Amino acid sequence: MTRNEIQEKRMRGYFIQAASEILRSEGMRALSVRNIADRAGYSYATLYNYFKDVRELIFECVKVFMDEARTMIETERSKVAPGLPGIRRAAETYAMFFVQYPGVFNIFFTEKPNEIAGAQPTLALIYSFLDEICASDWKQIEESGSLPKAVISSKKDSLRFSLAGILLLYLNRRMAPDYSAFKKMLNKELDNILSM
Amino acid sequence: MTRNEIQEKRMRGYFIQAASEILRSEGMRALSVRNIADRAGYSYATLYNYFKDVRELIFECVKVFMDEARTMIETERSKVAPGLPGIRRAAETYAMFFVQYPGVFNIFFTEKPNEIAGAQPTLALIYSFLDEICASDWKQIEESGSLPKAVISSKKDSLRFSLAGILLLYLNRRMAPDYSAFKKMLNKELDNILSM
DNA sequence: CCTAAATTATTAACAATGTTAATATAATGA
DNA sequence: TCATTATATTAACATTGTTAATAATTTAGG
Repeated sequence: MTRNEIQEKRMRGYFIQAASEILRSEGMRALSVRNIADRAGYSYATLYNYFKDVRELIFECVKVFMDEARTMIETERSKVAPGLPGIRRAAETYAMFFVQYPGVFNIFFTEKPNEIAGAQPTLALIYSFLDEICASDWKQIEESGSLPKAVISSKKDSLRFSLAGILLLYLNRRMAPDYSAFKKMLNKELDNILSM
Repeated sequence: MTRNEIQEKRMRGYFIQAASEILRSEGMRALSVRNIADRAGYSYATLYNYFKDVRELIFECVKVFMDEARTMIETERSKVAPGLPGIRRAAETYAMFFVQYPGVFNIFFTEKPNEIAGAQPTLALIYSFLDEICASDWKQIEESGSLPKAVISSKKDSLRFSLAGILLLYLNRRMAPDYSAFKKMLNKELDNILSM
């Protein structure tokens, strides 16, 4: 990595840091180019020397959040036994992460992707995010032979869709319940899917 | 209804019509106050004589779309036997409606509600939308005694969450598959939930 | 060490957005 | 027909993302 590349990476980091701070605390609505640049200590136009447009910057933030979520989920997952309990704990933590950062959920699942190279792979990563973290758990269940492959695959899908759906409805207030009612619902749903 | 109320309703109708046409064909992104007013044949400021703000107008469009979806779903539902087949057909049509109008899905499920009176009830209506249409079907299943109440309630929830989730992932391109692959997935998921 | 060239940052400017205030037009009633 | 009221329109403002024109800074070469 040449000196210039180091500097460039650093500059990008400043803007990414600033943007993700805003997204975390105030959400997508409060984000603006001038906003980000202010917090990073630069003028708004400077941002365009390091990012094609604001969407590229936002997708960089997505990567940051994904790393953060992955760490959080893996930490929790490692506290319980591999296999079914691991998946269960991972799913719960996955949900809790988004409850903590509702703005991040919307960026992950509802923001329109742009045409920059590398956006589509990131989206695919979001889709299979939980599966990857739980890969070893699913593998263990498969190898135990207690469930046919097709059923396992179905359960993976169900988990994906249900989690996305319940979070969508709860975080965007299409669902009346408060947090504790939501959590009860989530647990019931996880019971349904992960009962084997 | 006084003469003025008739006129006012008519004017609101023009704007609602214009806005929903844009939403249907070009989606939320293309919607703007000037855009709507142009198509309605008025100046942009005139809109504010009939709506508090553009969000109120959008929520009026939501109601229009809900009526439309309800009609479509009920028509399809009536083509099959009551009970399980009715629910199945209704769920499929529900999904297809949003596939046809992806912008409407985002307004229904991801748009931030505003503080206008009447918004929260509309949101609750979205949440229980499919349940209401299928109320008689669910009732029949319950009365047949083939399933415990608790299981029925679980299945309702699962259906809600899974549909929301799979549509979210498909319509916002977090899922790679094309339309036919999506439909296969949807059917598999419905099989899972509605197998009794 | 000083100047020329290249790099990087900033200000100015544009078009588009939602919204409000000031003004013009139309409808109504005496 | 004229005064009043209701309704529509234009002007204006503050924000938004983005680009072009400048200003400041860093780098290279003598």
